[in-house]
Amino acid sequence: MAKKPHYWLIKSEPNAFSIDDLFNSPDQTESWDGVRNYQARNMMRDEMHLGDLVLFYHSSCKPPGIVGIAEVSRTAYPDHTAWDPNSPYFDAKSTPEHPRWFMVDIKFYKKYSRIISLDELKQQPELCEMPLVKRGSRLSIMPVTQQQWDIINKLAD
DNA sequence: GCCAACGTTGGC
DNA sequence: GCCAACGTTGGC
Repeated sequence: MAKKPHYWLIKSEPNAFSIDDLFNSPDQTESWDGVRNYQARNMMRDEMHLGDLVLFYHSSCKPPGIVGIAEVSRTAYPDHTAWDPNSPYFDAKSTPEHPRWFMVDIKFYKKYSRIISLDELKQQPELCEMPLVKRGSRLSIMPVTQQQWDIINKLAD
């Protein structure tokens, strides 16, 4: 059985929530709510451990890329925004008794001195297996291998 | 703003 | 349970 990943990558639109927003959050911590994709949910709920490190990726901006690192500070618990009719993430099929969606808390860990752009990531042959660099990949949460982690952090130095 | 990719929905 | 239609993501 393969070793469970302890590194991750999450996407966020900086217009909505950037790594600076995370830095400025109370206790530099924010709940990662609004995930409404089963594959992403399952990884978050079943495989994210306390202390796992997470690459913070800015999407839908110029340029898209990895801007820093966050840390999982609380493991999965029900995403209550699914129960709020006024929330954009409302889902009538999720109830407190049978929650369908989950979230974790992440805490600011570090911000890179520069953005590692998607373009630069694509130029690394060793990163070609990352879902991120593949055409049409829409996964908002994905595992990152130790090797990929090391390469990316070396680029950030 | 375009559109390819792909996940979800719903009729049958 | 198939699959066409639809909606969303996200780079360009």
